[in-house]
Amino acid sequence: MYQLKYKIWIEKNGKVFGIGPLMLLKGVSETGSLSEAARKMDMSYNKAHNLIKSIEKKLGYELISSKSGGSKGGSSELTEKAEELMMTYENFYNECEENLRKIYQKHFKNSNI
Amino acid sequence: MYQLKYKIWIEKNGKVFGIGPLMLLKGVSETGSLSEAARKMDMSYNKAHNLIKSIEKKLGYELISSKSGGSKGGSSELTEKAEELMMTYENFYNECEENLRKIYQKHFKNSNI
DNA sequence: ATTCGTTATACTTATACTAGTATAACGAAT
DNA sequence: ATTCGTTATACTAGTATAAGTATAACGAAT
Repeated sequence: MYQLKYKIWIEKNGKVFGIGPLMLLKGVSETGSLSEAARKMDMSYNKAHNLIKSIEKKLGYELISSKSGGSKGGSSELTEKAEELMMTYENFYNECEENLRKIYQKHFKNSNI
Repeated sequence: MYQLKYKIWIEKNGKVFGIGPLMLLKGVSETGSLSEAARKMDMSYNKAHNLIKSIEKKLGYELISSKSGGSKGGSSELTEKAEELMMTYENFYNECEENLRKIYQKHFKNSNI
């Protein structure tokens, strides 16, 4: 049988936010560390860092405020704007998922094409 | 402001059908020629041909029946199954588009994040 | 001053995908 | 038999993206 697949993201000066960045930011929120957030989702630190920086550039504001050094090496936390964006996108994305699944069922459920 | 972007496709032994193949098959239907259909959408013939062949392989049935030679060089036309698949996917895709647009509006309309 | 894990950045290498080139078979029309 | 535009297939080159490597700065804690 078939399998539904999709990608949904928003653009602003190019691709700017999607489910990947959302997950990464969630990890930062939970761990307080960009490095650990990246590790948790099996992403290299440099990739995570470049991702965040490129998004911040396109958005025109910062998503995380980081400090390096200190006993724990450093830390990162989300900005208020990041939290707003995450919430908006997550609600949007969840609703999209739900609807796409329904529509897919409707059209492909009993199809043996 | 943001811009919504998405890709929706179905898989079966890997990516198998999406808006691109649909457009190409529509072109074949209209022109009676895979070559002309490809040209119309600025796609090279070999790419179009490989695309159709790889999809047919994954699906396990043929999408176009082609003959080469003859005064017009050759021709291609859609199989019945191709037309069924196209119709199913197109209806599905249109409904997805409509819904995604609405959901996007709902969440991002008055957002200045 | 040394240690530590993080942040930060630059640079190189792989990989996947896209696009392009080349060549042959086909067969009705002339 | 030659022509023509198509179908058909193989092979090469390019390009964009991802992944990997390397190195430095940071600064509280010891």
